[in-house]
Amino acid sequence: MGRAPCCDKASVKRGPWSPEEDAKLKAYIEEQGTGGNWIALPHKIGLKRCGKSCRLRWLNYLRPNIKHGGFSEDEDELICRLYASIGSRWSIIAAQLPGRTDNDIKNYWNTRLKKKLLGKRPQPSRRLIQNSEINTESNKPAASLGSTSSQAISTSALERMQLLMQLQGLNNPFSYLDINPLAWQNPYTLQNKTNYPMQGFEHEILNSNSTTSIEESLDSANLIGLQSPMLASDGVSADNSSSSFSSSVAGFQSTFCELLYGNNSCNNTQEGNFPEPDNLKEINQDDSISWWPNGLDEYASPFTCDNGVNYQPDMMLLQDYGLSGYGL
DNA sequence: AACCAGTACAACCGCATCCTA
DNA sequence: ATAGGATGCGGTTGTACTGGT
Repeated sequence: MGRAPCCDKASVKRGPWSPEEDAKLKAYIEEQGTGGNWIALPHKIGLKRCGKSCRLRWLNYLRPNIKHGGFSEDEDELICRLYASIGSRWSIIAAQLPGRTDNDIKNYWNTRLKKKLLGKRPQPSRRLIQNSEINTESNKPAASLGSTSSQAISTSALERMQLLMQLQGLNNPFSYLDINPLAWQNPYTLQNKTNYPMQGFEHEILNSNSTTSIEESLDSANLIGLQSPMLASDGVSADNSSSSFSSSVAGFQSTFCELLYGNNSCNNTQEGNFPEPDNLKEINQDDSISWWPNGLDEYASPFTCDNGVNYQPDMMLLQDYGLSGYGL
């Protein structure tokens, strides 16, 4: 039992608006206003359109001062930062960009800006198995990956993480692994709280040419609470033996977990270990991550990084964390 | 010229929330 | 307090357009 439709779909016109329809709607609203009732409006004008369709047409195309296309670099950056901060809250993002509509920004993001900023994604064959494919008994569509799991990693969250790293000046957060794979240490084998998935990340930040710190970047993205415990007040080092350091790491870990999973369930696990999301257990094992520049196999044995540090293969493999191939 | 694949964008759909009687 | 209608929102779809072969 769904709710009753807002209009009779058999009797309303659908599809692209004609210039005549546009003119009717525009003239009426400019003269009379919407009257506070979109449902009744098409009947008053004599349009065979659904009220929702009229509202959308007015808001997105007919109302004054609407800008289309031609997004500036400043707008790109603002959209990027806002998306990193709040995700796909298009109406809020649109409110910060005068003349732009949520629909316009959403389309722009999905078709162009995302590719421009985050790069091209791999083919669907490399993606994680969707819920609808895992649970073939219930034919329920998967509204989003892991929609039935409280530990779902959302596409938005990972894109936001990636954007944050982009904002920090790293062209590709995953190429960062070429430099320091400890950045993504296996969360399931963490033995103490001074190890956490972002370990090493800040080392890279500190050694990058970026003029802004990760703190500034996170702050600008309004990720309150995602404060790096690796940075002391001098911005260079931290006393990782102190209890305050441990608690700040735990807090950081929790917030990071929340960003990834949409909740802070990591708090409920022992020693700050990260739980494995149910939806990430099903991965097409035959489809290795060959799209990765060098693959990850080379990280399965101990190796020495450019900075001279020896790393053990305790690092998490990306597919464990659902990051392989952006696996979402 | 015809076909095809990829892209961009307008519009639709369904759900969540708000509002009001 | 609550039920039902209106509205807002984000995800998705349909289609026109474009460029390559």
